[in-house]
Amino acid sequence: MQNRQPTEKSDPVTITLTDRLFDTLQRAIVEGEIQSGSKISEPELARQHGVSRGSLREAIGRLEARKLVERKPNLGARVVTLSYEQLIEIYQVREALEGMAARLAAQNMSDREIAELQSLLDEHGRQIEEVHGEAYFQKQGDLDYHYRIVQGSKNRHLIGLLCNDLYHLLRMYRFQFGMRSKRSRQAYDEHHYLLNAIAARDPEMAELLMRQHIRSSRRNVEKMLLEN
Amino acid sequence: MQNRQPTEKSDPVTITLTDRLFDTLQRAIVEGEIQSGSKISEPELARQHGVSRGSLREAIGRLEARKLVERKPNLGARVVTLSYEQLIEIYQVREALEGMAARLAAQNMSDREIAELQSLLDEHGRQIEEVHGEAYFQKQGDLDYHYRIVQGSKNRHLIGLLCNDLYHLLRMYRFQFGMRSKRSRQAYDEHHYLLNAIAARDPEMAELLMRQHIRSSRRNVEKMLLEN
DNA sequence: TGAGTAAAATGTGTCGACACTTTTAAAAAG
DNA sequence: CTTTTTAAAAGTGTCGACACATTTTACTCA
Repeated sequence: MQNRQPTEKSDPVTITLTDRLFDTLQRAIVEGEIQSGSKISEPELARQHGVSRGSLREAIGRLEARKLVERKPNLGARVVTLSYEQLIEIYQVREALEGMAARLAAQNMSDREIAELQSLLDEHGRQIEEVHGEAYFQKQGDLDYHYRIVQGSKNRHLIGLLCNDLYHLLRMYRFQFGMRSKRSRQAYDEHHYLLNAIAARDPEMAELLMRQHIRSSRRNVEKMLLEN
Repeated sequence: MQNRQPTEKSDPVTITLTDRLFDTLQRAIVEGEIQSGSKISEPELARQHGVSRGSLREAIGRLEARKLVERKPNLGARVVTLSYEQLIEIYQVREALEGMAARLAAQNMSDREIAELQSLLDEHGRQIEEVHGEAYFQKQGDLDYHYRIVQGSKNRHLIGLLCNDLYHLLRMYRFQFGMRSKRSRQAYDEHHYLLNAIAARDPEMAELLMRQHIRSSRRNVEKMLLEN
């Protein structure tokens, strides 16, 4: 008897046409390929991707749920318009949700997960040394780190909200506002303090540090955008 | 020249078939008319409501976005199954988000809104006197109160998450778990303290009080469900 | 020439039909 | 009678078509 799927009951992971389309469009929107604020023509997009309008419509519906497009009856869908105000709002929501995530992570992350995150962080540290605090870290590393903390909360609602809804919107801003941070060294340190609090199983402190971390991240963004 | 619509640019508020269907189904699910955990047959539901499957499908998609139904490819949609664990998770998310909402409300609510909320609260107080702390308050009054605070945050993301996504799921639990609170007097008092903090424009205190309020509300639910 | 109107073109909302998948029921094998 | 195989039924995913709404274009009249 050979090795098959892991012991889990493997539901046949069917990927529907709408699924693929949704992923494609989401990526295109996040990366600015489809311009922010632009109108979406159903017939045209459907033709471009070789699918029927029905399938496209469902995909657009999901994008709407993630607040990447806005839709008005009979007028059609537009890609959301990015704004400074909205970005601040997102940071406020993140502060609340990720603060709670950190609190719960301090209670619920397994020792193994904490150890893995520790190595990930060490890896980041090395990269910062190398490139002297350059871009890569903030761009992907930061997201990875936050992603793991959120997962560590084990709260599926929280995870869904942050990793499905907000995550992509935030990525969209990072892409299109060119938000490379000049404080990766400081962010790295903050990540360390936070992880220590989690490892010490101190929920109160973990939440506090996460909120501070996101707040300074927000201030950094504010400064950066005002220069512009 | 006669009075017309208020000065706002009145986009023709067209209500699409899918919209109506969505509202109907949402109500039915929240109130338990369509049983929690039950499978949804598209052809049957479509026939019952006299619409095509396409429209129904879009409505189901929106319900899925609000986490009122779960969908698996080729297997169809089911109404979510309510669970104790999930309810706790929702309270944790609420604590984070509404805490932030209260903080922002202390900064952003207008004096007028605060005054109105004050009268609403007085009204509640009278009702509690009358019926000696009976059901009505917790059921609708509590929701109204929280709703206004959230609106007062002026953060559209926060408002969307709480008033669109979470609100109905929470109502579903209240309906189906028969969650009438025996602590309406205490809740009323807590509402008062919180409003005072908001009126004093003290964000820190407002957040603290809101979080405490939701936490005790959660503890109350825990107790109630363990008795059962 | 320009404001207003009519008509064409485009776009969205809704529907019914068909292909393929899953579930149920019936038949066959042990 | 239980288990396996096969066939029917029901259900979901996807499509193309049509009705109505909105936008654009062409035309009329001042």
